[in-house]
Amino acid sequence: MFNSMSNSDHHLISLIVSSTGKLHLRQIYAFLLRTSLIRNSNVFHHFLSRLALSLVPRDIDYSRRVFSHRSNPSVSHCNTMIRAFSVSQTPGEGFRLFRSLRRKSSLPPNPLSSSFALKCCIKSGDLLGGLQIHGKIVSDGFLSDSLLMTTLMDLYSTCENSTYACKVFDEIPHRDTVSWNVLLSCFLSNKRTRDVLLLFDKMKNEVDGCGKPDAVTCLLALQACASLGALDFGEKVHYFIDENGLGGALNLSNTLVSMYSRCGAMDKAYQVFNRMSEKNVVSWTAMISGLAMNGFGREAIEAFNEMLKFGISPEEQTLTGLLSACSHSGLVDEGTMFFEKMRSGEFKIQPNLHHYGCIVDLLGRARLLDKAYSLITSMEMKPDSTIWRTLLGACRVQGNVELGERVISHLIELKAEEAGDYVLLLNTYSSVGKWEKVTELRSLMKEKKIHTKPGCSAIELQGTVHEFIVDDNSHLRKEKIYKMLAEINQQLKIAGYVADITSELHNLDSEEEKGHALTYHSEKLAIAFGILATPPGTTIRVTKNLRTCVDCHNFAKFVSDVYDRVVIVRDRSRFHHFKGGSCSCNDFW
DNA sequence: ATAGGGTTAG
Repeated sequence: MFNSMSNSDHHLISLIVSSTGKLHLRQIYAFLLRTSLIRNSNVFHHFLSRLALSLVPRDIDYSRRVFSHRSNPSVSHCNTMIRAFSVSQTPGEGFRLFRSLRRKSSLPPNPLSSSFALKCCIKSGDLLGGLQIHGKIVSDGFLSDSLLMTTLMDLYSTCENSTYACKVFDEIPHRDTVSWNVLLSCFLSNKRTRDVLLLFDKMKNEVDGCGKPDAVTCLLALQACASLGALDFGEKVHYFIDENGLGGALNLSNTLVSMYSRCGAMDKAYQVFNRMSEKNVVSWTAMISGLAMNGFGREAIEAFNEMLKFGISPEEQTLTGLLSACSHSGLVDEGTMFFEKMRSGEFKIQPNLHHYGCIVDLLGRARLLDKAYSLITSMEMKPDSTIWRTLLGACRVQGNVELGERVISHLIELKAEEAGDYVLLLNTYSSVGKWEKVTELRSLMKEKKIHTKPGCSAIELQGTVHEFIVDDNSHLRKEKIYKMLAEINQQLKIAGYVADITSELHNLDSEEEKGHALTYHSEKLAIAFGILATPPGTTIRVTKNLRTCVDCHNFAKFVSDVYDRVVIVRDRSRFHHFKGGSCSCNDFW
């Protein structure tokens, strides 16, 4: 038998596959219509694939029209169209197309169309649509399709339902490295970072037939380390990468640079960075942002200039890193200059909200609060809650009650006010002694049932991350820790430290209940644990979820002097390197 | 018949 496809089909298809640009494809389409070759299903398939999936820029409207002209689309035609929607700006349409084709029975059950439809729901964050597809998967009998199940996990992960994702994972018949990786990715994006590390260990030890960690696994584990500030574990992953020959990939090296900087280990970050044979914008951005975060503003600017010398153009994130370097290090003139260069189009990138945020922060630290306020009101885009919150933080540091009140009204107007914002205002009041305002705001918060997020600090010892919350009682060695803390307080008092527990009120509920009983912020507990559990002279690294308060900041300064330890605290946005009684930052004065 | 699926850097 001859192959049913003729020679001319071959030519036509190769012409379609190699076609470039929209005009070219339109000409081909006209030709196909004129010659009735469009009726050839195979030819149509190739045409639609080219048009809907590989044309740049994509033209989803044209694809949709071409598709709807076909009276009897085959499974592959439908799948191509649904897939095209899944990577378009209107993924919801892909799901609706899938549903209507299935309802009209013009699309027989097949795992691929379900997979593409799921992708559509993932992209549009449509949990309800995804649940409908899940139902179809069950009734179609595709539950044993591992690839489809993996996509389903990703749906639940994106829709912030890690419990469902786990359930699906448990029922996958043959779990391979990718299924495990999706689970890791799920935990990473759903605030279950510690579970990522547990899973990594499990995979490394090949417990109950899980896949062996690959480059993606390491990438995810490194991100988890970065987020937790788990340096020891990060080094372990680094070692694993080298040992298994997974290194060399640009994305892995870039993630390593980022992980080391986000763990406050700039020497290690430099080491990886310098040894990279190839560097792209992402590498430079990671380095610049890392330097910024650690308070090395000058070095960040140097790195930026060097990057330009290599002929690499900055991206939005690069400039965010650069500007935040200037703000964190108080380089007002430099920051302003780079910002002006941006606005004049020198980098071909227009300022976005992040960039404005950095400048607001910069002006705030330079005590130019009014200038910061007028910059926000003059922006071409609508200010978001983060930018107002930045200004509110500056108001708190400088005790500017009047502006603080104005800022919070903006936040309320945006319906974006959070417990932390009220705490900032509260602390602004208390820092200037407006006690009646404090009482007033407190009862308002009680009325509105605003509950503050508890501060949480983590410290890593030999690969294990220990977490503490305010007044934590859960740790195995709590008695020893509290005893240690009492002793530290005594030592610090001798050195001149005065505890200031009234000006910063992170946990209002417990504060009210206990009156003036001793309350311990989580970072103090973590630092005390660090002193207790590590030999003298060891650097203490603490990671905190909120901003460090004035009192804890002061506490850490004294500890670094009295106990002769380097204390590195990573808070919400940056690092504080304490050494010999002082801190690298200029946040508090 | 055609060819088509899962995770992943700053």
